[in-house]
Amino acid sequence: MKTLDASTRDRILAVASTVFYQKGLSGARMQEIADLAGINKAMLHYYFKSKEQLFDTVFQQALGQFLGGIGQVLNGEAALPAKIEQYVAYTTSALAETPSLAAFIVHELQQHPERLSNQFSDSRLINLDDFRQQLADANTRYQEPNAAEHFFANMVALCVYPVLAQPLLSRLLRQNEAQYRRFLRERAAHITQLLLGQL
Amino acid sequence: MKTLDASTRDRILAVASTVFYQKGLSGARMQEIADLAGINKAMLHYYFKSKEQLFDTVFQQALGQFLGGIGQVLNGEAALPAKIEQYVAYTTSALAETPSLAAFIVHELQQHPERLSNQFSDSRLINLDDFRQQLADANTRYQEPNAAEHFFANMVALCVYPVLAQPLLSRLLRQNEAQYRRFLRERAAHITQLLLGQL
DNA sequence: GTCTATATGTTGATAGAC
DNA sequence: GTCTATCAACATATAGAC
Repeated sequence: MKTLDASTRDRILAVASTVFYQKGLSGARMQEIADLAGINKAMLHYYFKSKEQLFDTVFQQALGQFLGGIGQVLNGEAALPAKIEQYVAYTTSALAETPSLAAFIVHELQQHPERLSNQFSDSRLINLDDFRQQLADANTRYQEPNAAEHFFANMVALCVYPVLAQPLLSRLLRQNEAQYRRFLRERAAHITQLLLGQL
Repeated sequence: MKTLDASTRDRILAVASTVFYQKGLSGARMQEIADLAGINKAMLHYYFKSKEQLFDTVFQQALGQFLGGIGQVLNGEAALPAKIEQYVAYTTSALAETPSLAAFIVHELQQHPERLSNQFSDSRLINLDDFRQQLADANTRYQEPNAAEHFFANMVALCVYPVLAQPLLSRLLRQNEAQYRRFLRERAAHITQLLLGQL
């Protein structure tokens, strides 16, 4: 299959990502995507036959980006403490670049969890076995049922939630945008320390 | 102003909540709400003049429900450890009843953060001063700038995120729906213990 | 590959009888 | 208060010229 003009197609994908991330599938408008990409609405249907298909491409790419990096860290060769630090650092910086990515995935998966099963074979999903084993080796309490799962959930929650809930949390903490950004940057060290203390 | 038939109006609100929670403002359809409420589309516009206004009513109610309970706990008279336990228990059970509530608020606030400022005066927002003071009294390290804020963010994140990200997390942890519900129930004790260990 | 013009279907909203 | 019928606006999608 010949590749169509990469430049235009890539520009569409980049623009469509930002629009879908913020407004979701149902809230996004093909007209807005076309305008931001500097092309005509008809061109969108030339490169992607329907809105659904454009969305699917964006969503799969987003999920791959979100899970891919995490998987590389968790299945890496590093020792447990270093691995935890890497995960926190990676997630923090990735979400700082694209804060709306997490909310987008959460929102769309809530309505259509099957998008996970359809497009992601088990092999592409993250394998937690290595990480679980490292936890069990570090502290016998992580041999208890679900203990390692709780640790993993804690790690993800501490990193992702404050980005996800920024509008609400920043308001509750009475911090303006700049202050909150600084707060989020501080958290990487804070979270790492908390998690290492649990080993 | 006379109250209109409460029974029908309340049924509309209840149904509209479930639909808006799951599909958001742009994804919800007035037709579906009408069908589920067992009435005609025209009736929706009789009780609420527009979709926007119906949505606003639902959203304000949702936010009040979400913040109200938290505020009562955090501004209560309990000592710090009991207060933390209360918060975790309350949030966990509230989200178990309405899992989609958190994702709904996150999604809608991401697009329209001004809904927070418009409809919620500062007085209705949660006041963290009591809680912050209790933390500082319990351990001097919470006198450091932002340390109490991090503790609060941790507490909320640990409780809310696993509900928010259920479709993704349950898949990564390879747990079916029943197993995941049990996992969430276990977390209340797990989180409380973790947080109390930080004092 | 890119455009204009248009077809087609959906949706929120209203008019008006009962 | 509740319904049926209908409108007007909008959004996705396509046809066809260049």
